Amino acid sequence: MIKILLADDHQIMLGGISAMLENEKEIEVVGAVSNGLEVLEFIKNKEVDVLLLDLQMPVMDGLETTMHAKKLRPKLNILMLTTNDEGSIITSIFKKGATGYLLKSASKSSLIQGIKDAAEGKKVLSSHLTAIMIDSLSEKPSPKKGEAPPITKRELEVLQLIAEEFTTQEIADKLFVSTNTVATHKRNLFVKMDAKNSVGMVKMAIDWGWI
Amino acid sequence: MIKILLADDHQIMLGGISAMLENEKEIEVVGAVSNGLEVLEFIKNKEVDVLLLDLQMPVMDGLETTMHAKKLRPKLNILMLTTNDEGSIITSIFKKGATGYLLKSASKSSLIQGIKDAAEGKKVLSSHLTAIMIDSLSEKPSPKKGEAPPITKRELEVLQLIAEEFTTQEIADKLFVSTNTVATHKRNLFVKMDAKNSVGMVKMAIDWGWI
DNA sequence: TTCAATATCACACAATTGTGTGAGAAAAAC
DNA sequence: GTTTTTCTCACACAATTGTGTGATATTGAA
Repeated sequence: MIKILLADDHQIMLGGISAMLENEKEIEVVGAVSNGLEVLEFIKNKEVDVLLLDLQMPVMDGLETTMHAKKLRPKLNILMLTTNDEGSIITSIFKKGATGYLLKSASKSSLIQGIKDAAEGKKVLSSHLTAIMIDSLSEKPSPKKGEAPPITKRELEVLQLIAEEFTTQEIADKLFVSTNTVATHKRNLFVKMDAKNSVGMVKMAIDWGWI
Repeated sequence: MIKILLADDHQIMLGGISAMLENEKEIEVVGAVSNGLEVLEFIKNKEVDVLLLDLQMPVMDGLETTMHAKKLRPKLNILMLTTNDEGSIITSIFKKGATGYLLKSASKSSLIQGIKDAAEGKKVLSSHLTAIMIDSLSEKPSPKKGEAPPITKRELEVLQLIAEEFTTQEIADKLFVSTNTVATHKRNLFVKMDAKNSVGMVKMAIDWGWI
């Protein structure tokens, strides 16, 4: 018997899912709540095998709820319910520790199968959403418009050392040049990378795979 | 007619794939090379619709090849061939611009279907490898040893604003507190995160998925 | 209720970063 | 073989960051 907790801010959704699962002998809906905080309250006291979680909720959304719920009950299996226009955050779902995701428009059979898979800890994914997720991954390399700016070899060295938390003085020592030189390299980097400060440059360097 | 280029450092693999595709009327193998450099040479001069690329190759591996090939021919569809023990880098495959991946142990029919899908630009994925990929995503949050330090809500806000290249003064204005307060939060962050400067904190924040 | 953690602020001061301007030598590109 | 880019350095100065020390009010947990 798989114990399920439903979480969705739309009563109709809760009702619909409950109805879908009503005749399933292996599945028992042990609760239905309408936001993340209530989820956390619920699982503190009661046993739950699978959490069916709406991504969009007031007070505490699915993502945050997943994070907190996983801390409370690391072995809890969480299935995220999404619409198909939320592809860009699907990777986050898994980073936070969810077991899988289902489309809200999923059929009864795929819902039930998904729950059973999740209960066993299997990853649950709709191929449709997976494709969207991959799209969002491939879009990553160029976070800003256009190409990575052309950086010289020396500038890259300086940038990498900045990323390693070295001061200008320390970088100068490592490269056997004066601090003025390092400062000039940084100055040029700021212009090329259009960054306000070292933090900005390092972030971009990470985005572009330079560190 | 889909024009295919094969790239694998194992002659047997090349032979095997060629044989598999021999009787396919819609697919034509226009070349077979054994490393990434040869791939780039090939696609410079000749027309190719789909590139079937081994992930592990000498001289230039599949990942690097994908990156360069995509620069040369942005519309080229690349299918990566992998064994099932390389899950952790599957996300990189897509980040570099590949269209999909196939298991080397794939059946003839799934290979052919995969190629046809790829030729149309469709994402190609084996559900098995997708699960591995997602595992590697969920593992990401703690790349360094140990746990992420406990940061308060306010400290997180400050940290996120630092990452957005705001100065202490600007952060203070945004949060309606004094610069002294922001400085104190930063001070505490330095201790908690064991960072030397803001750059270090932002790097860790990225590692831990806080920004 | 008491205690620990959080969030707030002040003042002072050293260290570091970022900017403006100018310039010479070496290496690479043309 | 000339031109451009890269790498180097200097000096000065404003802005920002990071540190040390101490203090008060609020909150939430024990």
